[in-house]
This record gives sequence, structure tokens and C-alpha cells, in this order.
Amino acid sequence: MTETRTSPDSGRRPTRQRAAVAAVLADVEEFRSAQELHALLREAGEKVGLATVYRTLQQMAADGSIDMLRTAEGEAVYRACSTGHHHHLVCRECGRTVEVEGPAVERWATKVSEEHGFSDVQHTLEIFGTCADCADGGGVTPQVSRP
Amino acid sequence: MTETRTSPDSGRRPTRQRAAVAAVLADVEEFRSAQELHALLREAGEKVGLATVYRTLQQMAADGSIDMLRTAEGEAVYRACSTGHHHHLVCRECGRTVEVEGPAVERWATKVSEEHGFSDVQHTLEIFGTCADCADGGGVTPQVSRP
DNA sequence: CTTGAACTGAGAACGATTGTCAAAACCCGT
DNA sequence: ACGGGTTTTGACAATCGTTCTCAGTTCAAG
Repeated sequence: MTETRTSPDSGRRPTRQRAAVAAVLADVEEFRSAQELHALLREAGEKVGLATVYRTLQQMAADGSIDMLRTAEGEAVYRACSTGHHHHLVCRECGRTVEVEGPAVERWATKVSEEHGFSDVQHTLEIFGTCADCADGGGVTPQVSRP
Repeated sequence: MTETRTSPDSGRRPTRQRAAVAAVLADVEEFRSAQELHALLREAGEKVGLATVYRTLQQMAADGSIDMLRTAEGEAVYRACSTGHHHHLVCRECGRTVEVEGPAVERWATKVSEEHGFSDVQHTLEIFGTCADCADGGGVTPQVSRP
């Protein structure tokens, strides 16, 4: 990561590749890894380099235009989300994701941090579970490919 | 050095290497990566293979005898913690770590999960910030090496 | 059209983690 | 204490996600 942040959209140039990445993200509901997204782009006929996918996703995540989180295995996965601060409730079977908000949690985190003299705090909070469909039918409509 | 008999034989065999890993973990206050711990073992004169360190840490984390979390870069870091469910308030400058509990958060997570039909849920929650010392002195006594 | 900076892509490089497998350590019954 | 069966270890290779390199391409302004 270098530093060339002079103005909000300084030096960001709209390109075919970026549009393509944004497009797949708009089509997919669940969190996907850079490699999965790259494969999807390929399937869609869009030719984008893997490095470019990585770069673009990171930029978008940094800009806050998409959300990024890490799987239990440490892999980075991305998803187009609504704006604003929120957390995720993710089904570990099918990947279905629900955005949730918890003002109380935010307040709690801030309070705890202050009590211990911490400043400039941020937090990560994700909830993983099994959604109704997966718990019920034992796995209907697998939406995410996990080998 | 003779009172380290907390775990009730979890099907694991007590070996010199495991004791060594447990020992370093007991000495270190902050979260450390497997490689850092391996280096510390080396310095201490304990000869333990890197693969063994990885295996042991994973087993201990699975047993719940130590805590593991992932840095922003996705690297796994470990720390000897008090037992029971809790979260962490970590200084991103010096690595100082405070264990915190939030019954309200647990309840909230459970409630939200149920509302959306999710079962068998678990959650990850970590808070990162700058501790008083680091915010004040601008960085006193760096306890963790991060290039 | 010219020109320079931003962007891209193929592949190499990298770093954390895991797999391999023969040798060593350990436990238990004898 | 001894032997055998099992687990654990460790040096090293292999894997895998991610980043770097750098020459070629594209863009936007002059």
C-alpha cells in the first residue's frame, strides 16, 4: 500500500475492468473471494486479470463501496452491501447473508474502549450460523461453492 | 514449575515441545503469530520445529486452551487467555490486550440470529484502538514488532 | 496528435500455512 | 526394564492466497 491520497477521487480512472468487477458484485448476493469473482468474470466473458481483480476489490473496500471480511480460514471475501455501518449474519452452509445493525453494540464497544483509555477505535463483528433452510432441508440450494 | 496440570488429558500426549509452547505463551502478554512464537522458542534455547508449533497452537486453540484471532492482514495470532467466553480490546500500536465481556452483546447476537431463523450460531468480535500510553507519548515501549 | 500519468496483465515472487514421511518419543502390557 | 504399536516430531517440499514487477495499453488533457 502506497500513499497518494490528495483528493477524494484523485487518480481513480473509470475503466472497463472496474465496471466489470462492480457488475459481478452487483449480481452476487453472498460474500465471494477474489478468485471466485475472477472466475465469474471469466465465465461472463469479461477478460480481467487476476491482479486487477485483487487491486480493484481492495480499492473498493478501502473506499467503503464494498464490504470485506475474512473467513475462518483467513481468506478475504467481498460483497456489495448497503452503505452505512452494519454487521453480517452469514450462513456457514449456503452463504446466505443478512445485514444487521446493532446500535447497542456500537455504544457498548465505545464505552468499553473509553473505560480502558483506548481511542480511535474500530471493531469487527460477524455472526456465523446455519440458516433455516439449511438446518431444515439439510442443505437446499447451495448458493456458494465450497470444496 | 510443577503446577501446570489444568487440562484433563484431552487425548493428547504431553511432550517437551508442547510444554515449551505453553511456556512461551505464558510469558507473553500479547497476541503473537506462530512464527513469532517459534522464534521466541528458538531464542529461549528450546528446539521445536515450526510445523510442530503450528500444530500445537491449532490444537490448543481448538481445545479452547488459548485464544486465536486474525490480524487485519489475515495472519493468525495466539494468546494465553482466561477461560470462558470473552472478547478483546487490542491496541494496534503496542499490542496491549484487554479482555472484555459483554453479556448484552451475546444476548443481542442470539436474538438477531433467532429472528432470522439462524441456529447453531457463533460470533467473532474484536475491538482495535490506540491505548492511552500510545496516544499520549506517541508510542512508548513498543511491545510487539510489526515492520 | 503528443505526451505523461494511471491502469492493466502475465507471470514471478512472497509469505503463511499445510502436507509428507522417516525417525524419535511415548505408553502400556508383560 | 523391554518390545511393540501408536503418536509425535521435524526438515523440507508443496500449496495457496495475495502481492510485486514491469513492459505494454489506455486515458485525458494540451
